[in-house]
This record gives sequence, structure tokens and C-alpha cells, in this order.
Amino acid sequence: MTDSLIQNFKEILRKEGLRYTKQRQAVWDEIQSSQEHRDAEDIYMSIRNNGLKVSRATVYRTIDVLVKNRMVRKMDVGDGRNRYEPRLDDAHHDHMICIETGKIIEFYNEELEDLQEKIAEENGYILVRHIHQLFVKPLKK
Amino acid sequence: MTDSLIQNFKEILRKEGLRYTKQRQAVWDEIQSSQEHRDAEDIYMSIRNNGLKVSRATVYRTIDVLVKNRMVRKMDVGDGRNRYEPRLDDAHHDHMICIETGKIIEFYNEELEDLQEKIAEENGYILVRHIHQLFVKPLKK
DNA sequence: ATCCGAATGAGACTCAATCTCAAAATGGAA
DNA sequence: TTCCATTTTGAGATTGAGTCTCATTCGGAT
Repeated sequence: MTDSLIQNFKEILRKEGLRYTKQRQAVWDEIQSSQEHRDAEDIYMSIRNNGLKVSRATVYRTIDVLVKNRMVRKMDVGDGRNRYEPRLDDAHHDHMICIETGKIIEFYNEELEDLQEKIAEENGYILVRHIHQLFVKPLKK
Repeated sequence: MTDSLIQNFKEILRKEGLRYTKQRQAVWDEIQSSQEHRDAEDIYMSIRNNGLKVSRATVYRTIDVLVKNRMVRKMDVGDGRNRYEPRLDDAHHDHMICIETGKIIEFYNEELEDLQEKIAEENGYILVRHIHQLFVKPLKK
């Protein structure tokens, strides 16, 4: 993990009027260390397994701050547990979930993005955000 | 509510190897009576207010059967409570949720549907179903 | 170094949804 | 119609993700 990432995190805390603590750093470190789509319990356990002491409450509270500041993306896969992934770059993408293997594939399609904005506008609205998940299964070979 | 709808419901129960009971009929009647996007508690309370005795367990269990048989659509609005709407016709649509008023607008766009299938196929998958919600706010007049 | 408001953590709590299991209801057989 | 194996029901217990509480600890401005 680079210094700039830590600085960025500190800046966000400052902007939010929040203090910099090792627990908050540990949560960000943990999420940032993997590109996987992980749930809160998973993140919590990994931190503890690294020998750091953080509570679930702090994990959830810190994730909220990170999501609000677009450092982490929160996704609802529909199984009752939210998943989180770091937003290292600003690139937006949606997800395709294989119903046979559970594999999550990211995708991005410009045409799709434009179309959504257009549909919102046609109805007198402005698109703020969207949830888009494709549940798929492998093509028969 | 028409006879054909009742017959259809009975057929589905038969197909599933389930018995026809007044509780199950009450749940289907209630959902079918309104095009709103309602949560389970709402459906449960309405049935009780109609003077019929059904338990929450039965409401949930019956909804599962209806969803499985595509008579009811289940949608996750992201607030922790699933919403249900009857699928009287077979027309598919997605939802636009106004983040200011909570209003849910249905929409359907052919181009969007095609694009999703195309994206799945490009990745070696077949599209089974999708979740697509646009969170919007009103255009400034 | 002091001090005070903010942060933490253990565990209580919430709330939708699911599960349990004794009692009631269903529907096919006779 | 009655019988009865089997299914369904319902009250309440349970689950599980996420939130809240509040006494204690910590951060960081002065």
C-alpha cells in the first residue's frame, strides 16, 4: 500500500471531521488489499487474523465512510449480505453473476450507460446511480 | 378476480404437488388485487384486515411458490425489505426509484434488453435474469 | 502534558425472513 | 361419508446482517 493512498484516506477523514485511528486504517488497508467482492464478516475476520483488534461495529462504521466517499463500492447481490470492493480507479462497472459457479464478472458498456441516462430523462428524471446485475449461466460449448 | 386466475393458481399448486388451501388463495388474492409494489408485512396486514386469518409464515411460504412460478415478481429495492407485484401479463419491465419521493416507476426498453443479452454472450454466458434499478431524482423544472 | 469531544468495542438490539413442531386441515381411498 | 396418511398451518422461537448503546479509551489541538 502506497503513501498516497494513506494520505488520501487521511484527507477524507479530515474532510468528514473524523479522526485518524489505526482501526479505520486497518479497515481501509484490508479492503484495499484485495479486488474481491467481499462481505463485512469476511473483511472483519481477515483483519482479526492479521492480529489487529477491531470490532464489527467499527468495520461497518468505517465502510460507511468509505462508501460515502466513493473509495469503496457497495453491492447488493441479493443474498442478504452486501459485498464491498475497493474503487482504486474511478472506472465504473456493473456485475454479471454466474448462477452455477457464483463467479462475479465485471463489465462496462458505454452504450448501456448512455441508454440508462436517456431513459431516466425521458421520464422527467436525472439518473443518480443504478443497480444492474446480470444473472447468467455458461453457454453450452 | 376471475375464475381463470383461480384455476391457474390451482394448477400451479398441483404441478408443485401442493394442496389448495384458503390461506394460499388469500395470499394470491391479496397480491393480485393491487399493482403496487408491496412488502410482505403489508400484504400480511391487508389479509388480516380483510378478516382472514393467515400467518406471516404462510404469507412468506406462499409468496415463494408464486415467485417461483412467475405469478409474482420479487424486487429488492435496497432498503432491506423485498417488494412484490403481481405479474398479470407476461410483460417484463424494470424499475426507476425516485430518491426524493420514493415513487417507483416501471419502464421497459427493448434496446436495453437486447444489449444485456449481447453483453452476457460476449462473455460466454447466457442471460437468465437481471436486476436493474435506476435511482433518479426529478429534473429541475 | 492536559483535556475534552470523538472513537471504540462488547454485547444488546432491530427487523426481515426462516424454522420448529404440535395441532389442524386436505384429499384420496374405501 | 368416514378414515387417515400426509401436508399445511401458525405462534412463537430463531437466525443473521446490520445498527445502536454507553462506559471506557484515544486523538490531537492547545
